[in-house]
Amino acid sequence: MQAKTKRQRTEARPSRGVVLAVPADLHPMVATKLWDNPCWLSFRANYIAHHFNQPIYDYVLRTREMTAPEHVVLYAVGLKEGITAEDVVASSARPKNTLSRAVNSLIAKKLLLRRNDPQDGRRRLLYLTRTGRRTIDETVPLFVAQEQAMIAVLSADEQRTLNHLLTKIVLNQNAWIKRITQETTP
Amino acid sequence: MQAKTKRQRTEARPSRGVVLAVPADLHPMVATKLWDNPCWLSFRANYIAHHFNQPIYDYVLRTREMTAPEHVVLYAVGLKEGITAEDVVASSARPKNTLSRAVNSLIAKKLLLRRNDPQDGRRRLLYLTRTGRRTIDETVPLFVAQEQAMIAVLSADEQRTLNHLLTKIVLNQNAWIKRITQETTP
DNA sequence: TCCGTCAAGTTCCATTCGGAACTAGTTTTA
DNA sequence: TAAAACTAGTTCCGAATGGAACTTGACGGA
Repeated sequence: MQAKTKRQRTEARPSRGVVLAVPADLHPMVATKLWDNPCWLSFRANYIAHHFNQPIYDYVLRTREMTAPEHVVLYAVGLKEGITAEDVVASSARPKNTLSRAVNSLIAKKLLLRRNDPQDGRRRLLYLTRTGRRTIDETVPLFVAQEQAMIAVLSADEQRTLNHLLTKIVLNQNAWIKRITQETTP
Repeated sequence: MQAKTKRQRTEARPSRGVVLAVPADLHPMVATKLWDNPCWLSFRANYIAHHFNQPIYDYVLRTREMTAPEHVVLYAVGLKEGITAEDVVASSARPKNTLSRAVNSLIAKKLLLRRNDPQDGRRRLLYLTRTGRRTIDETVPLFVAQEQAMIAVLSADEQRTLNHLLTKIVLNQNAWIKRITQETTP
């Protein structure tokens, strides 16, 4: 863990001259990606997402023997029963074959069960078993605690603001989804 | 793409009664993860990160024949030459063997070159070749454009605020890194 | 009512991934 | 100053991954 020179840094775009206290052990490359990086948002989003996900994936693998895609599916069904695998695809970062396998594995482990949709023969609706519900009830509080620890540095008001701004970006999806790929077709 | 009921939604935690315009084609499961999800931050961070990364990984694979880990390494060296593979590990979401392979592959493709660190025989310092620099110069503007498109819905002031709040979370890392895993040892 | 198109989900299979163990070099300490 | 502990980077290899093709079902139009 090299430290080239210890320095007090301010944000690249300090708003109204706000200065942040920078921990002495901040890794220099993290500092570079924070302040000498034209993609400031994507680094922060990736970094926060990763440091939220990684301990959770480790935990569910270690204590529940669930892979990351299985966790993604179970968590989603825990939020809303009766969804389909396609709903998980649309709201997560994994391809549909990976999630298809995860669904089948969770059914084999008796955490999930699947019913045909009478309205549409292609769809299979997903529900928690009793064990699945128990797993959700036991683990979700840990995930929430992890997130709360991450945002504890923000005041309640700052948390509301952050939520609001991120929500605006997500809702603006139509403006940016697959933007780069479009410039391909000549 | 089902739409159970078309509804005007507000944020779960509306600050000062702010109401957001919700696109009619918002996927219901995304709505659930936004507003009926105790981990509101992690969903937003993951979602934004994914929709930033995915088109970029597709693009560099298609047009530059670079894998995602290779892109991660090249981008990092583009930000700061003379870093080590370990610096990329510390500031990214990938394990060190994956990044080791990516480094070697980029060297084989003559986008990167590597020198021994005279100060420390374990370290190998990474630099861009002329071709590597050209690749950076040609691609980074596209990444920036993708990010700008994502945040275009925010005013300059809102962007500064968002940057500031996310930075605070990243700098607070010592409070939360690997938090869940700790409760293992009994 | 048949056809073309599209959507949900599964299967195939080559490739990549990543945990664990290892090598080599550095720092600590006793 | 030798051993122990640590760090950067690589290699091994079983397992997970994900692109592409495929199956089954829904649906719009002529």
